[in-house]
Amino acid sequence: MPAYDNAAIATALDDFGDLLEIAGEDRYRFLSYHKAAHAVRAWDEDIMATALAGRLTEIPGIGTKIAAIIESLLKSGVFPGMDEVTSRVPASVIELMRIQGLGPKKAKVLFDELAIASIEDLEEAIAEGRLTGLPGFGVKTVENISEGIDRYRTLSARILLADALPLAEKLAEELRTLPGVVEADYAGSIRRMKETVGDIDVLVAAEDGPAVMAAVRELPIVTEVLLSGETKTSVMTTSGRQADVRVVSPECWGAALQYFTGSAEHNVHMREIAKSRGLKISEYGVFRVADDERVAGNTEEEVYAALGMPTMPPEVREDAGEIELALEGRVPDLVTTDDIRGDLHSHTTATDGRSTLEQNRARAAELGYEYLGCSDHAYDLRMVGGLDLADLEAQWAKIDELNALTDGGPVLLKSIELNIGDEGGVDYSEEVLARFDYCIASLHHGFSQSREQATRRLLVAMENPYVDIIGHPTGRLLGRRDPFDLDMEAVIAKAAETGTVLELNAHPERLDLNDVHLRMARKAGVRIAIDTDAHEAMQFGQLRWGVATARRGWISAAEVLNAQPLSSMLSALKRNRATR
DNA sequence: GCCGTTTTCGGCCCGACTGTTTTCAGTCG
Repeated sequence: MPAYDNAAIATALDDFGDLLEIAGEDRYRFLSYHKAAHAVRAWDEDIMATALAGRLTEIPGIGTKIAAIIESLLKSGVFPGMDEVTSRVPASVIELMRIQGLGPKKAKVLFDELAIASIEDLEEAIAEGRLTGLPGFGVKTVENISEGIDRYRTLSARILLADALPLAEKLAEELRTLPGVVEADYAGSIRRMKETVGDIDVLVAAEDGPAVMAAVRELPIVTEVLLSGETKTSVMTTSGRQADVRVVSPECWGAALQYFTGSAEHNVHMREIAKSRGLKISEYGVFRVADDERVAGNTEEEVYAALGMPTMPPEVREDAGEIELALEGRVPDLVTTDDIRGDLHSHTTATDGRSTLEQNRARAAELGYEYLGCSDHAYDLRMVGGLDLADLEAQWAKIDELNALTDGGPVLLKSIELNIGDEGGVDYSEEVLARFDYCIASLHHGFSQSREQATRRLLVAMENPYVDIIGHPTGRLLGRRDPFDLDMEAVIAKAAETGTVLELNAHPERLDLNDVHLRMARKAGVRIAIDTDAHEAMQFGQLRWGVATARRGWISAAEVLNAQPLSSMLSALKRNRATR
């Protein structure tokens, strides 16, 4: 029986919606499945728990029908109605819609007329020239589809935020130097700081749009122009990534920035509210429907204010409750990098780090940190030379020595990154564990273990009174390794019960916990530690990606362990709590 | 299919670009 979590349910609903669309069903019917999918993805409780409590219809966009589908999926793995739809359109046709330029209508024509049901079928048909003469498939369209297949093959992987953001900044910078450009900035999922992004959205304010579009096509960073009109140009860049550049007149800057920052779901919800109040929002501004009078749009603040809302940070614009909050006049209080007082997870040359303790300390001092946790790998991680007792004594002596300095540097804390064994045990005896200031414990092996075993390992580890923090809890590496199959509801409940802190590992490939898990943790009252897991001193700068993800998870400074001053940080640790 | 300080029925977000359909449909974000 496949275990359905929120993401799996959402994918099933999305697929079903796609199939209904290709099958030519009513627009609002298939849209409701996509809407429900998005709501499930953003829901900060395990869908199974919600279903067991009979509260599925409390999820916005889920009524009795979709609730019944979810219940059936959870109970028996059966999607009611799926057989009927797949008898008309095979599920593999969904794949065709992943090609840029190929939507449901064309996918349906390809299937109905030529029985094309996969990208392989499509390539074959194009090679044999079977698409010529098909209504709606002219020479240019077929050419575009061919190129779309190539792009799908080579670029299906999304780009890490940490790689995309510098590119977007560079592009925006180049655009700002163009004559007539008043403002230029990146928008889209990059501005929302999503952990991975598909393409790069940059917005320009200028009076003469066509002139700017012409200049964009000639930028040195551009290798190919995919499309270009008076207000929008899509290009391939030297980095092999697609960028969409749009130009608006300067007085529309705020409305356009709001519009192109998204998310799509956030905007749809905004426009629905606008409509119910006799207003209309577009990238050009907020308009009264009655007389087409423009009432706002110069700044983002104006746009939100026109709907009676404060401006919410881009990171939370996912239609995950932020609009309802804003309608009450509130915005989530989010942690910032300035709130961070120290890093609790770092490695040195004693194991697999590339900087010394002194170098790490110097960098932490530059960042103005109050404390720095030295957490090299523990004994059982033999391949990186995990520390034995003698190594620990040596490191502690060094730490004592550095802490005796009066140069205003950060306090070094004696820590360790323990390995969680197959039964939840860790590297050292309790006697040794008690000598650390605190301990982090992480899963480092057994990625193919069952959900039961992997989850049990974490639960047992958290029962250990000396395991204060769980490091990179799900173990994912974006685009490279799937997370452990974990019952996150149980993990978070156990963290809350035992007072264990969960790490938000700030490494751009990890960002683990993710935004959804962070919201679950926050709801359960679990503290978060935002750590870089730095393996060299320069990597302390990666904290920004962790803070960005924390903000996406609605985390405030009060909920972040290492946003507290040293004394209260220490007294918040599980091992130092008065009652255990 | 969902939903309700207009509504339990009749609505359901907005606009640009492309290619081909002589006036607009399909796709995208």
